[in-house]
Formats: sequence, C-alpha cells, structure tokens
Amino acid sequence: MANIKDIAARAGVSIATVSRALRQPDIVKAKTAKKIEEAIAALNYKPNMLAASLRRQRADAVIVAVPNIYNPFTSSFVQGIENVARDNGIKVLLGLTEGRRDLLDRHYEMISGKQADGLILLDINRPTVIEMRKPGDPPLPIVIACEYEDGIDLPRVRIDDIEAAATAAGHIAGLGHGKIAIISGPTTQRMSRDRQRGFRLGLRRSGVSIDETLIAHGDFTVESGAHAAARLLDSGKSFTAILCENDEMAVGAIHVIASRGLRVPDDISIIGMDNLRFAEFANPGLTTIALPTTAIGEQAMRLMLDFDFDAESATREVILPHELIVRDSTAAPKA
Amino acid sequence: MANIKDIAARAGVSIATVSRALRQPDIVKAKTAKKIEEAIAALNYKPNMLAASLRRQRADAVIVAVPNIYNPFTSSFVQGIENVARDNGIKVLLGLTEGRRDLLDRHYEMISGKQADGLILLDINRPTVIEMRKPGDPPLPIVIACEYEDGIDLPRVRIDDIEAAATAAGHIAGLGHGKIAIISGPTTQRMSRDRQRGFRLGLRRSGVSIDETLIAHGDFTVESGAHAAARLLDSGKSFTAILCENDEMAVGAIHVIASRGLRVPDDISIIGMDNLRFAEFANPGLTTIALPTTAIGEQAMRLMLDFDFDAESATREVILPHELIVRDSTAAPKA
DNA sequence: CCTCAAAATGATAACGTTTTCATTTTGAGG
DNA sequence: CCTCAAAATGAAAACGTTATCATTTTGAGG
Repeated sequence: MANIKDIAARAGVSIATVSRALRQPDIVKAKTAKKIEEAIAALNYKPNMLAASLRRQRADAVIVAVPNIYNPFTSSFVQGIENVARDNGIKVLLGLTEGRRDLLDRHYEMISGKQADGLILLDINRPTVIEMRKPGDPPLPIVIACEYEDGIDLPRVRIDDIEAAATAAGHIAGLGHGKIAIISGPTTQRMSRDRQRGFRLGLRRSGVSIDETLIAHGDFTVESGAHAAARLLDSGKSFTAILCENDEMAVGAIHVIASRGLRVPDDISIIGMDNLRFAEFANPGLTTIALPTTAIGEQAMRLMLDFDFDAESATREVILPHELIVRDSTAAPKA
Repeated sequence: MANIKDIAARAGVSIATVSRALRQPDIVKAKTAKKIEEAIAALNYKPNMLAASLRRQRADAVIVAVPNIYNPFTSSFVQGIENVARDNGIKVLLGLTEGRRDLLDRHYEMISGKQADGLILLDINRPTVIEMRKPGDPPLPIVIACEYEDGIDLPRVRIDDIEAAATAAGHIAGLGHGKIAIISGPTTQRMSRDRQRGFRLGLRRSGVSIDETLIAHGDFTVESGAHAAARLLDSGKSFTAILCENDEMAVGAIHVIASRGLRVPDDISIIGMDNLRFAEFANPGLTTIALPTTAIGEQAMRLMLDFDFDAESATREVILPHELIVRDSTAAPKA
C-alpha cells in the first residue's frame, strides 16, 4: 500500500507538505495541493489512521457500550450519538455487553489501548476501572446514559423516571381505575426503584391507594412480564389495570391476558414505558411513556465532546423530558 | 501514561524482553517475567494497541456493518460473530448503515485506514470499493451474510430462502388453505424474489394454485405489512391465509386484521419468516420459519478468519438449515 | 531591482510497539 | 572446569503519521 512517502515522492514535495495538504488544506499553495491530489488519486492512497492516531494521541472514536441491540430503545439512542459524532468527525463503535461486566471491561480496553477516546455507557454495569481510580487521578472519559447512581463522578444524561412513571400512573388513575396492579423490574436497579416510586407517587396524587399484594416482579424482559401477569391473574385478586415498568413486560402481560380469554382494555388496561417500536403494533396498540431516546444519545455525545480532563469534578447531569402516548390498551374500567 | 520503555527501565531489562513477556510469555525466563509483571502492576501499564497494530500491520478487529440494530435478527447474528471472534482474540465493532451506502463506505474506511482487518456485511448495499476493484487486484476482506448476489467474488453465508419459503407455503397448504394471499418484500431485493419464488414453489408442490391478484407488496417493515394487509382486505377478495415474507410484516398484518374485528387464525391464518424474538409474543403467537441466526454469524466470522488474500478467487458459499416453528397464528380454514 | 515580513515548504524527531539480527548467558555432557 | 549448542536477552530498525523548528520562496511597498 502506498504511504505518505510515496505520495511525497511522486508529487515532488516533502511528506510534511502532504500531511498538511490532507489535514489543513488551506495552508498549502493551490498548485502544490493539486500535484498532491493527483499523486493520491494515481496511487490510490489511503491514510493510515493507526499511525495518525498514534502520533496525535487521539483516535477520534468513541465506543458505545450497550447490553443488547435488539432493544429498539438502544437503536435510536445510538442514532442520536451518531448524529452529533458525525458532525464532529468522530467514529462511533458499538460494543455489546450482554449485561456482563467482563465484556464491558474488554470494551474499556479499547480506551486504555488508545483505540478509542471515550466510552458512552447505556448499561447498569460499570467497568472495573471506575473502582480502581484513586481520588487524585484524572477523570475517566466515560458518559453514563439513563441508568445512574450517586457517588460516581461522571457526567450523565437521563430522564426523570419518577415523574415519567407518575405520569403513567396518573393517566390510569384519571381513567377511573381503583384496583391497580404493578409489574415492577428488579428492585436492585435504580431505574426500577424510581419507576415504582413514580407509580406510587402518581397514584397518591390522584388519591388512589395501593394494594401491596398487587405488585409482581419481572426483569424487564417480555418473558418475565408474561410470568408476572400470570401470577397476578392466578392470585385471584381483582384488578382492572396493570402499570408495567417497561413496554417489553407490558407486551408479555398482554399476551398472557389475551391467551386467557380476557380482553385489553375492556377487562384490564395496560400501560408500559419506553415506547418501543413494537408498542404501536401490539394488539391492542400499547399506551406508554415515550422517552426522548435520540435526544438522549445526542446529549450523551455532547457531554463526551465537552469532557474536560482538567476539571476537578466530571459530574454533570442533564435531564430530558418524557411524553405520554395514549393508544388502545387503556380505557376506563367497565361498570 | 507508562509505556513499554518505563516498564523495561523499572524491570531492568530491554524493551524487547518486555514485549516478549507480553506476547510470547513462554520464551522469557520465569524470573525475568516476574520482574516485568511487577513493574507492569506498579506502573499500571496498558499496552498501546495503536502502536502494536501499526507495527504488526493488523488490528485484530473486524467491523460488522448492519442496517439497523433494532432487528432482533441482527442481535443473534452479531452474537454468533462475537462467539468465534472472542475465541480468536479478535475485536468486533458494530457499524450502522441505516441502509445508506455512504455510511457503509465510511465504515469501510476503517479497513483502508487499518483500524480493522475485515468487514462482515449484513446489508443489501455493497461498499463502493467493490466496484473500484480491478480484476487483478487482491480480494477485499469482506464476508457477506444472508443477502447475496451473483457475480461478486466474495465469501458468503446464507440460508436457502427458496426452500425456507417453500416450507412455509407447504405448511399453509397442508392445513387445507386454498385461497392464499402473499405479502411480499421489494422485488428489487434478491431475498424477496427468492422468498416469493419459494412460496410459489411450495404451493405448487401441494397442488395449490396462486391468485396473482392476491399479492401485496411491502418493504419488510411492520408499517408496510400493516398497509399491505389493509389493501388485501380492502380489495374485497376472499382468502383464508397470508404468507408474509418476514415476521415484521406479519406482525403488522395481524395488527390490522385484529383491528378490523377479524380473528387470527380463525378467519385468517398468518405465517411469517425469521422468527424474531417478538414473534413468540405476538397475539396470537406467530407461526414462522426460524433462521439459524447465531450459526450464520459464527460461520461468517469463520469465513473471515479463513480469508486467503493469495487465493485467486474469494468466492465461497455456506448454506445453513432453517426450521418451521408452528405457533398459534395458523390453523385449518373454517368450513 | 531591493527589502523584508509573511507564506510556504522541508528536515527530522517523536508516537509506542514488534521483530530481526547480534550478543550474552545458561547448563548438560565431557 | 571447559565446551558449545540452546536459550535468553539486547540494540536498533522499522511501521506511517504529525508537529516543531528551520529554511526557502513569495510578492507588496519602496
């Protein structure tokens, strides 16, 4: 493969000039630039980015770590990241964690290995390196999206899960439901705790009281939503609506309810959260809370670009707005 | 950051020995290795992969280009790639194309820029570089998955779309359906042509004839499936089953059918293809053809590892088996 | 035609590895 | 204790850029 030296030789200039023609075209004479251009075309030269990154001490790439990619949420989130990355000449690399910490650590290695400059994290896990960091050390180039916790000195962008869940609960209560079940996520997760807290808050605001025995637990997957709904139905307790902490579990719940011959929303109203792409095409269309996924991605990338290694604290927090989307899975209770 | 030189100094050896201790531990004396290990731990040394890759002329990374990531198919496909990549010390980077050729080309730049060694392509587009290649040139390090076309000298792995579709059609015909509609993809795509051909083949084998006016077209998205189903219903023609070229469109079709008060499968049977994760939880559960997605990914990565730049032809083809998954969206027609 | 900043270009030292080739050390066999 | 392969280590040259500093070229103003 042709390198910068070959181009320089062919164009009759020094390699420094070739490099400048590529990086700062405005400071080389038009005539010289043309000769170089021709040489590049003739030899089909492609700059070696490894060498460039090595010398410049930056890769102009970020790695986005996500637990899985089948989640449509992930999709538009990454979309947002790409939008602003592209405008800034930054490459976006996706890394899958499957919720495993060792895989996340492997992705972080791309940063210590200098192949990427920063990590945007959409995962409940944190790389080991965060714990290794001593108080005086420079901040780690990591931005956290959605999931968050206190006591970690990193920038983050998220929604207000509590208010979002309260909005969902308020919608259900507003329709007149009084006996309301909840399908919650794992309480080990901050997001789940917040959403459950939000459900309670929203119901309380509407003067609806909560039956603690009508709370079932899942793990945010369709399957777990189905199981949780089955348990609620099997319990024999009566209820006319289910608040689900995410759409996946809501879809599972609808499936089970329908397969038992009950009807949504006539017999039971269902509301989810996240507004997955499939939510609209569920049967019936799922009422849910939409998150500004693309905006979250864009904001996360901006936080990454703004990253200041000299600041004594890296903590910054951006909270973006959510929105209630009413479809056909919720209605006033019968009679 | 500490570099190999610092380690060498601290351990009292040459940098060559440090490098060897890292890459080929078996050829350095245990005592020396230990000193080096200590130095590495003390200075928290992380090898600079850029420098290593530059020198070794290989990045040990492949880039996987996919049109989107919300497609669950993509997910397990990538999973398969990661499985075998991991075993071979190869990093997997995901690049999104959104079906856009310019974005695909940008990802290919990572290869010409030496940041990755190969490209695995799950997309109908092809990078421009394929056309630029002249007959004598060395083969491009690209492996094609699922989508394929003739006349491109590249290794590929796929399923037999024709037989898979024929299997689906055979299932429907076997249930006794005679008036069968089809929701097809864009005929510009080879995969769509093959699947439609397979549907026809399967029906012919069962002695069922095709009503050409019962063929509607979509573009493989849920939305388009919904529209296509609506057009079929609006046409006033009668039919008792719909063969959908993929699950997404099948889900859209079910949604429309249900919203018109018809029942699946009592009034209309629906079969899809791909076995998306959501297929199982559709209402009713979707009968479909499962693709060996993980195996396809694994095989694609193996083809990448086997890539031989000296071979005069790069063409290789691996075809993997599919499987019929019967759920609740198909049944014998009434009366 | 001269002068002299400003503009353009060149020579060269990094960046942090791996690898080749040369040199030193080791230890089994005498 | 010597000999001498084999084993272990070292010196230094790549890999292909970018950036610093030095040098040359340009052309406006006299």
